Amino acid sequence: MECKPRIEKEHKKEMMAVQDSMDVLSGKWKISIISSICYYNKRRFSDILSDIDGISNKMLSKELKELEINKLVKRTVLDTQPVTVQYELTAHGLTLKTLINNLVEWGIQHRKEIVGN
Amino acid sequence: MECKPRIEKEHKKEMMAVQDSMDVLSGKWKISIISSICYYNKRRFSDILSDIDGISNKMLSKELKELEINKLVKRTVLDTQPVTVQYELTAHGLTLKTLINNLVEWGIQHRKEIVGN
DNA sequence: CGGGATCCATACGGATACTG
DNA sequence: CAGTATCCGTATGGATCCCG
Repeated sequence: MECKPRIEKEHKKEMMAVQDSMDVLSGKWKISIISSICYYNKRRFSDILSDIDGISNKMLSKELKELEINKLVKRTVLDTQPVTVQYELTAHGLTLKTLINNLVEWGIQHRKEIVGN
Repeated sequence: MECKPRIEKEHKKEMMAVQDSMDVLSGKWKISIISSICYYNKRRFSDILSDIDGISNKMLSKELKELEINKLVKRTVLDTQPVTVQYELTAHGLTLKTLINNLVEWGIQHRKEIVGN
C-alpha cells in the first residue's frame, strides 16, 4: 500500500481537500437526507422528515440549508395550497453516489473486522 | 447515475454501513491523525501532536484511543527512559487509504464547483 | 406545510496543571 | 514523555411554540 505523498505541500493540500469533503458530509443527518432524496428522486420536506428516524424539523431545515449552500440539493417551492417544497439532488449532488458507495463498502468491511474479533 | 437500491431493507443496511464509516472517520482530527501516522509509517505521540496544527494532547489522546478501539492503529509502548509510545496503522487501517483518496478527489471537485460559481 | 424563534440540557473541546 | 484530571466557555441539538 502506497502512503507517502510526493512532497509536504501536496500533502497539506490533500488534507484540506479531505476536510472539505468531511465538512460537507459529516453532519449527523446529511447522508441520510441525501440518501432519502436520492432514493425517491424528488422528496418533500415532511416526507424526508418521516423518512429519517429521530430527526427534528429544526435539524432537517438546517442541514437542508447547508446542503443547498453546497449546491448538492435544489429546493423548489411548489405553488400549491398550502405551500409544498420539493428537494432534489443536483448534478453535483449525484456525484456523491460513488463516494457513498465507497463508504458503504468500507463500513461493511469494518464491521466484519470489529465484530469478528 | 443509478440511485435506487433494490429493496428497502437493503437500503437501510447501506445507510447503517455508511454511518459505521462516518462514526469512525468524522472526529474532528481523525483523518489528520491517520494521515500523519501513515505519512511517517511510525510516529510517536508528541510527534503527532506537533504534526497537527491546533490539536490538544487531550484530544489527541482521546482520538487515538478511539482509533485503537476500531483497530485502525496499533499502540506500542517502547521500553525507553522516559517511556515513549509508538503508533502505526494496522492492515485494516491501511485499507482507509482508498477511501481517503476518494475523499481527496471529491473534495477537489467540490471546491471547484463552489468557488467557480 | 415548511419552516423560524426560543428555551434549555448536554456534549464537545480548549487551557492548564498534574502524575508515573 | 504520554497521558489524566479539572475547570469552564461554547456549540450542538432536542422540544416546543409560533407564523405565513
